[in-house]
Amino acid sequence: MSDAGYDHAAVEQRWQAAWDDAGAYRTSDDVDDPTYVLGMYPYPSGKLHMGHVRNYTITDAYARYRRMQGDDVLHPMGWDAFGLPAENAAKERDTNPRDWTFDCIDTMRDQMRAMGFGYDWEREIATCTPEYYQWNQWLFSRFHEEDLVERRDAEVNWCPHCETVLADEQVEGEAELCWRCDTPVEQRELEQWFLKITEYADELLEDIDELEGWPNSVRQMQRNWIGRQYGAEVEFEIGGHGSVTAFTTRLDTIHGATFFALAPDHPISEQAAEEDDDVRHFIEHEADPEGDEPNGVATDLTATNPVTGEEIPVYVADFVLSDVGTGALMAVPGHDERDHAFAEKMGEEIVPVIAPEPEEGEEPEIPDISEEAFTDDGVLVNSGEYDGLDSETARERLTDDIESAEHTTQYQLRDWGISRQRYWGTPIPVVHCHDGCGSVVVPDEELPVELPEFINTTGNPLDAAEEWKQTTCPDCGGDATRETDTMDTFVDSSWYFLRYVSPELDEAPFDLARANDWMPVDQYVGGIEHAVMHLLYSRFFTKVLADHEGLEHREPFTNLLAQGMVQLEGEKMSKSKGNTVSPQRIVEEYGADTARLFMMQAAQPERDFDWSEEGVRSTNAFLTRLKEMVEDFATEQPAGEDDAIARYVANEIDATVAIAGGEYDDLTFNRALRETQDLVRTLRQYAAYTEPHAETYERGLSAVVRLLAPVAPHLAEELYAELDTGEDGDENRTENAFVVDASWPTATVDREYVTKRRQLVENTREDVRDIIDVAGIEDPQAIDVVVAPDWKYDALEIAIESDAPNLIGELMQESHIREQGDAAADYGQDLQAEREALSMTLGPDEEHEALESAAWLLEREFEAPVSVVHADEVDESVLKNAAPGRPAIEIDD
RNA sequence: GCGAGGGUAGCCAAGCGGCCAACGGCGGCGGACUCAAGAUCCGCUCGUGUAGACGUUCGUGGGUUCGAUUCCCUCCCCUCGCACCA
Repeated sequence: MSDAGYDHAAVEQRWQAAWDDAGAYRTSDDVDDPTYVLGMYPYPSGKLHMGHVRNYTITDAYARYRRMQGDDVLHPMGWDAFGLPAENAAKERDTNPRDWTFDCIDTMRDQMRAMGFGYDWEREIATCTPEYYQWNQWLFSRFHEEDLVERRDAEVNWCPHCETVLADEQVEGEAELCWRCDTPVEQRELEQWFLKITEYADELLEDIDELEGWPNSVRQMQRNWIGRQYGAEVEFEIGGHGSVTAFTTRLDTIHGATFFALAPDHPISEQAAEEDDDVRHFIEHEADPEGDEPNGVATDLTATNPVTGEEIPVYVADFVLSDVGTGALMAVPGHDERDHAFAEKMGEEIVPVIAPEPEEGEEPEIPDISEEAFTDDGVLVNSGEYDGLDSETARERLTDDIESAEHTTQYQLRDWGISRQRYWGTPIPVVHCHDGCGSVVVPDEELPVELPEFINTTGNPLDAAEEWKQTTCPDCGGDATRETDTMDTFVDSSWYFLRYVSPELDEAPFDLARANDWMPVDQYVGGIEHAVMHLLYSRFFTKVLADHEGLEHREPFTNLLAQGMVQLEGEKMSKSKGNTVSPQRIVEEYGADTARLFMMQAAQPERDFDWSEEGVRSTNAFLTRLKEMVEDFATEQPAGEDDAIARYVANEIDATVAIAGGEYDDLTFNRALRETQDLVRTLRQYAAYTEPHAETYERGLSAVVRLLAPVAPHLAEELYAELDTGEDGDENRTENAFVVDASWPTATVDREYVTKRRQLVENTREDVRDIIDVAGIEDPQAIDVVVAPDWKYDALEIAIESDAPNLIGELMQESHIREQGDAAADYGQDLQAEREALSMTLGPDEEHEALESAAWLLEREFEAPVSVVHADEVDESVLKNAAPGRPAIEIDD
């Protein structure tokens, strides 16, 4: 057996060319409702990395599996082609983003073809083409019509290095670093375009419950991100400044509000700063919202508690954040940890107003809040007429009773600022009229607003494109200036999955009727890093399109798989660490099939796993051996009998097929492939032990080839062509057909039967080994395996079904069991002892058959003849140890 | 702190009420094949045991159950996400 591998390059090129010629992966527009399998489209960086390979091998394998199951499949690919790196690269190389991007796309497309991914390239899209991005602009107009677009001044995250605005989600960590370049982010005030995703906050949140095909972690991350909280707004009068609204989730604690606190940038704080040097000093120099320590300064203002009428001091404090709630809060140090810490620091009063829920009939016991706040709900104390109410009732009552109080809901989700001060993105289709029409959306017939030629400049190239900028107002015809902001690339990716449905359409972003038929995406696969942004924005777009454009789906992705990382020695592969493994090198050295098979078999798709050169080599060796087996078979058909061994192998084929199919359904390729590899081993053992029965052996090889085809498609085609007889389970086969189009192998047995059968064989083999070992038998001469008598199976069945207290009595009602005398009583006692644990085994004939067909394994191992016999062929003394699921074993030494 | 997911034999990792001393892989040990090595194949890999047994194990400590690695609670630890969120 050689380990030199096979000529993977020849095999792979041959079949890639054949698939191309045949248009094997085209999905016709006519199909009704294809299974839509999608991997998150990549940013065309120019190089496929292992993460891509894993991601797209998962979708490819699943798409191929579904197809072999008889589904029509939609499996497209495209390019998230706008974005900052193209601009940076263009500057470095003195080219322009467009050329650079298309070069990268060409390279990556070639690499994908080399991997053998079965995409319908006729549906390829690139978001940086006007044919695509005009629909971003068109959608912007639709959103605008529906009042889902807003332009407003906003404090934005500004990366001085990238010279661009970043979304909150693009700012990372405590240190607030840019997600791309790790530069500390600054704040700037700019006029920005926003999409009002907050209008959909409730639906986006509530529909998460329905997304049962999504991982919990992603669902939870989205819930947190939306961050809905029910509470109340309540007004406090501040002397000289009128009323100020505070948001609280704990209106029940209002009697314990002993001071009031404002964010440093709250309007009243700013007014106070003008009159009060201490406050100004605090705001300008001391406030540190990032710090752990709560800092604050007393003002000479007081606020009136609307329920007690008490005057309480007002602080400006840096732990109060202007973008949380209303930027003003009533502080209840007795029942809020942060307020407690601040009160202690400032020497403010701490009053308990909530006591833990007392036992039935007992009085509430006021908690000790001197050291620590009591933050649970409970019953009210020190709260006048509200004493004794539970927290929840009190919140309702107080909201009703306090004139200024009302229920409100707070969200952490903010509107989506889509403006970017960059060149390489979709121009926001707006012109600013100089004659008073304001900001006017460009009419549909003038779309697309195309990007001008790239200008290499430090700021925004669109700002420097003077000629492009000058235009006329669509409303009044007067002079106007184009908007120079471009869209966040997450706009592009929020609907690209719809474009694949009709990528050439030039009247609309997507063909509505077809999208209604084909959507949603059945299986979406991508990295966990998109858990919030991309996936939330896509859901938002889908809902807007459902509300206003007739899309009949409110969620874009039915099943989501967040694939794990490919690591090297437990560490994430990254360029900066220099521990990457190049897919290209692996493909050259071992071939695409080896790379794909190794990855899919190494771990469950959602788990991280370590790349291992050793593993790759052994995967390659496996494929090489398989190829040799098939070639040997094709060269000279064996002429063995259809004997017990052949039956064992046939059963193993069924077992493998039954198990692997289920695993493919669950996308647990690793298990499906393990079973498949085991079957190959069984076939090898079979061929090594005896002359195989040709039909059985071929059926096994054919099953293996087809089970492997989704993951190692090139070699599978090669071997499928080699096995070109019309074999079992694949009646649809025609001459020269692709394995891509082959039907998935079928098994006539179910998993449960398979498992029982395997268990019986395995247990029996182990028992024989145990006996030989423990008894110290050097050289066994003969092994008898005796299946239990039929009556024991009957007794077992009765025992399982019976709920009579006296099992023995029940059994003895059966005459054929009673006749067994002491043996029946003994076995009855065994059954009684294990009564609750009993389960049905195979029947006596099935057991006999299973053992007889597995006998060769024992003969091979112990080099002794094995006979499997029925109970009636042996002496009674032997039968004592025989039970259903456990034959008696007699070894002669 | 809150939320999600985890902690299983030397390592990785399945199982998620009885068939579990616990699948599989790696590593290690022994054997077959070979002049040899590699590859491949066959076993072993918690302890004791001269016939398939017994004993102790699945983060900790409790509980439920005839029976728990599997269910419930306490605590400890890890990973991820969110977080001075009112």
